[in-house]
Amino acid sequence: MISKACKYGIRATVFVASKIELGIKLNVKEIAKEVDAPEAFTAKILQILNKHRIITSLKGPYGGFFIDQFQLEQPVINIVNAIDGMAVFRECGLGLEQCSEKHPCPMHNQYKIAREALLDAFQKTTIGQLASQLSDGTSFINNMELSSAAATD
Amino acid sequence: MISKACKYGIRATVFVASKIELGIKLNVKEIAKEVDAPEAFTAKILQILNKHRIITSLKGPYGGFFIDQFQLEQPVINIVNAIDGMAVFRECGLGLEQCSEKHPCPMHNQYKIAREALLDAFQKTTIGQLASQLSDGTSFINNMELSSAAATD
DNA sequence: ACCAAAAAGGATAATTTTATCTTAAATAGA
DNA sequence: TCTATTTAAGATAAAATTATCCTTTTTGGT
Ligand code: FES
Ligand code: FES
Repeated sequence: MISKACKYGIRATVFVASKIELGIKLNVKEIAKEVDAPEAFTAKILQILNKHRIITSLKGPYGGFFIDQFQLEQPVINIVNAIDGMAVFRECGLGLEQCSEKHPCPMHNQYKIAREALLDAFQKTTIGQLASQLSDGTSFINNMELSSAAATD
Repeated sequence: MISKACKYGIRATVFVASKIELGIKLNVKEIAKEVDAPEAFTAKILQILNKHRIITSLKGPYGGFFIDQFQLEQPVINIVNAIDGMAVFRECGLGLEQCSEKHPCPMHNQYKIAREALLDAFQKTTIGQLASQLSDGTSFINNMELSSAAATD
């Protein structure tokens, strides 16, 4: 669907975004721990996100990652685009080299609907919206702890 | 989204299904060539499909792969299930270990819609339906040849 | 019984994705 | 200016997926 790297990237971005009010910077270790992702891999992904201006980084002591107000308005698809690119949203569901109305695969009509729903999901949602949900406590960015799992789910 | 193996598998199945009227058996080479897939890899996939009774195989001279009438009625999702399993349709879009209404990730509501659209596409479509389209000439199972590409698309 | 043709099965290789480790660059503060 | 801290960058490793090759089994025809 979308790569693991991209999923880590969205989780990390949303977590960083959820701290905007606090005006603090977060370092790789804190982010990786919170979003349940491998630390070194997360560092690579944060690097990409910074290059694409999804989040902002500052080196040195008291440095770290944070997000600017204007970056909250960006749609989640910008993250997907930065890490995976836009190919998934154009690709043929049966793997033909190119998806085309003129030379459609047998699943074209059905697949297109699902693919567009996915595009929609990422396009219509902003990083800020997701961050709010996280702050609200209405959604989560990490796995349930095993302990509470039995009780909660 | 779904694996390459699975896409080859669907293409191969639909091609085999489209020949049901002819009452012939197709061998790996013919199938792989038609669906633009690597031959040895296709052989592996056809093996799996046969084991799951998606298609039927017969060894020996005059052997090959074919499909039975009852197999035409099967939904395409049976192919996905045979090769990739059903996990994609249950997985969290942001990679949490489990997708849950009680512990949803921030994209849960939006992602669920796309995921269900995909499930729908595979569930509501039968192999026979896709095969008919192919026979009709209204859809295609292989890539456009480069020559005709310029003219057609 | 034997041979040839075809799929099945097992081993291996190549590629891509995921993950880690090490060193370099930047920067705040003493 | 020196040091500690933190990201950036580059090299490497591990795992998963995709792909190939070789041997075995099955089977129809002679
Ligand atoms: S051609 Fe296959 S999805 Fe469009
Ligand atoms: S929890 Fe993420 S999609 Fe359901």
